[in-house]
Amino acid sequence: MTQKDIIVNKIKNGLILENISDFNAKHIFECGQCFRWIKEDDDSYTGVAYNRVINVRSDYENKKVIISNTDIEDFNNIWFDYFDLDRDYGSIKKKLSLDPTLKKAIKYGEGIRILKQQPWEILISFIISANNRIPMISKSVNLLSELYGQAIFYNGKKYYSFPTAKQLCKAELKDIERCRAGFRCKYINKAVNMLNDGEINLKDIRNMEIDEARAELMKIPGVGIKVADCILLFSMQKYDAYPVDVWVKRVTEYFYLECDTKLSDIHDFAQKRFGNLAGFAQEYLFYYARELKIGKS
DNA sequence: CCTCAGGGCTCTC
DNA sequence: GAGAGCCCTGAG
Repeated sequence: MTQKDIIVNKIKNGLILENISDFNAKHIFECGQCFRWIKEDDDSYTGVAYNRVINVRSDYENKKVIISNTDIEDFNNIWFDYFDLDRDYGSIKKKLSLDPTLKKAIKYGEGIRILKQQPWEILISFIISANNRIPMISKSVNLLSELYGQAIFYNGKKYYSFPTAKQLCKAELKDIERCRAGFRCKYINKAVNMLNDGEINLKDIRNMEIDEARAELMKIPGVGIKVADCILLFSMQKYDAYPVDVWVKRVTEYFYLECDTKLSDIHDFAQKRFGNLAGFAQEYLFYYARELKIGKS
C-alpha cells in the first residue's frame, strides 16, 4: 500500500512521513482546490476531510510531513490516496518544465499535489464557487457543514464534517439559504434532490470518459463547464481537465495567447500543449497567477 | 454566437 | 457610500 520510498513512523497522536518529495502544505491547500483547510499560527494546516480532522505540517527542504490526529490505519486507507502519494510529481514537473512558463510557475508552487477529494463535497463546493471569492466560498461550505454535518472535536475545538446528500435533503431551500450562498442556494437544493432521486449518480460519472462525464455533470443546475472541470480534476481523477477560471484565462492569455480568446480556444490550446497533464499545468499556473497577480491590469 | 443579471461581501475610489 | 468585481451559470 505505502509507496516504497516514503518512511512512515508513529509519533504521539500522529505520524511522521520522511523522505517524502513534492509536498508543501501551503502549496497544496492554497492552490484553490479545497476550501476547508485553515492555516494555523505555526504555519501548519488543520482541515476536515472524510469525516476526520487532521493537522498537517510540512518541511519541504527536509522532505518531512507531520500528520497529527491520525494513525497508520487511516493513513493507509485514506490519507495516502487523499494526498495522492502514489504519484511521481517529480516526473510530471520535469515534463511540464520543458515549457519555460510552466518552469517558472512550478518553481513557485513546487509542492502542489492534487488532492483526491470526495465528488459530492466538491460538487457542492464548486457550485458555491461560481462568481464568488475564496473566503466567501469557505464561509458558505463551513456554514453548510455546521448546519447539517456532524460535529468532530479536536484540540478542544469543534469542527464539522461536510454533510452527506441524505443529511442535506432534509433541508429546504430556505434552510440552505442560511449558508449565505445567495442565488447559488437554489442550485444546491436542486443538486441534492437530483442525487437523492438517483437522477444523477456520481459513482457512474466517475467511471465515464471525460467528455461524457462532463456532459453528465452539466445536467446539474449551477454546473457549467468550469465547475464540471473542477469536479473532474479534483475528485474524479480526470487529469486532462483544464478548468478555466478568470485567473487561468488571464495567465493563459498573458503567456500563450491574446486577450479575449474564446474559452473553447483556450481549452484546445491546453489540450494540445499539455495533453494528459493539463490538470497539473492548470494548478501550477493558477497558483502562480494568483500569487503574483499575473494578467490583472 | 452574444449579453447580462445575480447573494453577499470586500476592496477601491 | 457608491461602484466594481468575484475560481461563473443560465436565461434571453
